[in-house]
Amino acid sequence: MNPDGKILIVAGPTASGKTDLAVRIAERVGGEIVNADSMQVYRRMDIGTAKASPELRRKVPHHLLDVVDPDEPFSVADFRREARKIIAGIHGRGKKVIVSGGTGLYIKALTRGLVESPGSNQAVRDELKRQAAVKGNEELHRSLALVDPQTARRLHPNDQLRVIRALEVFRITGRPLSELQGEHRFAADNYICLKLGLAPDRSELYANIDKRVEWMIGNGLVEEVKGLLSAGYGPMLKPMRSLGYRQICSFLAGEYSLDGAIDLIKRDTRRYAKRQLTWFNHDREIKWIEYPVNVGMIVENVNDFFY
RNA sequence: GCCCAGGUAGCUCAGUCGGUAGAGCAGAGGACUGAAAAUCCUCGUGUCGGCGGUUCGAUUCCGUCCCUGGGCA
Repeated sequence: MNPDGKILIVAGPTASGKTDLAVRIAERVGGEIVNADSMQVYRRMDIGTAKASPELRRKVPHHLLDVVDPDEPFSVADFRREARKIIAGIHGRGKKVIVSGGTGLYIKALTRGLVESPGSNQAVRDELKRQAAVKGNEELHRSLALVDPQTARRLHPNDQLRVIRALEVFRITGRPLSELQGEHRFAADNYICLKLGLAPDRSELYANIDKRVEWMIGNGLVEEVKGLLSAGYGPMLKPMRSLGYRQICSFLAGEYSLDGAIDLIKRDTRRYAKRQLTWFNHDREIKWIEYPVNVGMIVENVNDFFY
């Protein structure tokens, strides 16, 4: 019924200490770490994504870091496929699997599956986007309501991204997204999971975020972004629109001061952490770790789980 | 010490010709199936500096005290 084996998942908002905890557990239980963070898959983006340091990576094998260039497409479907392969490999070596990351959708897709639907089609998206620009979000939303009223009801007209995705699916398959999703319902059950959640006090978490942003600036985030730009990775690329990179690009374009950019990164990262908490708080399977963190006790529980 | 200008939400400020107040930002909550660090939705936050006075009623008018900034000594 769970043919794919056991995995430990360490979830939590950014700057909650996932990476550190995952490594400490991995060292003690003989594990390897699989990244479930949507931005850490990109090469050359190390500082701003707070990737595990080379030292940590030497101590414990890490997977799904640095697998694509910033201008290559990478989606939740790619993540699921690659992660499943890697997990099978780790199991084959007789090692324990520790999935660590903050991208809720990636974790969900890994364990519960992904609806059978076509991959992204840039031409279709571009055309729909053009329509939205000409006719407006409301009109696009109305055209979705014609073919997939259920999804249209669920989506706000301003959520252009999802409206376009739903239209894209219909255009390619001729079936409404809601129908496909109705068949899927995240009903897969691929692994036996132990899900641990890390959630420091809000004020402590926010202080950690501020500290980490300062650390990134002090350790060359601006240089990292300059390097990416001069290597030809433009500010409109998906990963360049992400936290930290987006704001530094704007700073380099002269849109605001460095201090202004830093304050924005801190604020936007706090908001992101809040969204992550909203996501993870609704996952009833997560066992929340008590503070102060008692690694010894956690390792005991993890060993029991893998036994 | 004297003369100005201020003291209203966590911050910056608006406002009430006397009927206990509202913007922006910060913040909080939510949604989420191939862009998810993205994208989108919703929402407050108050001894109106203290104490008196006038008034049916004062954050608003008057007095006084305290605090902050600027000027003069």
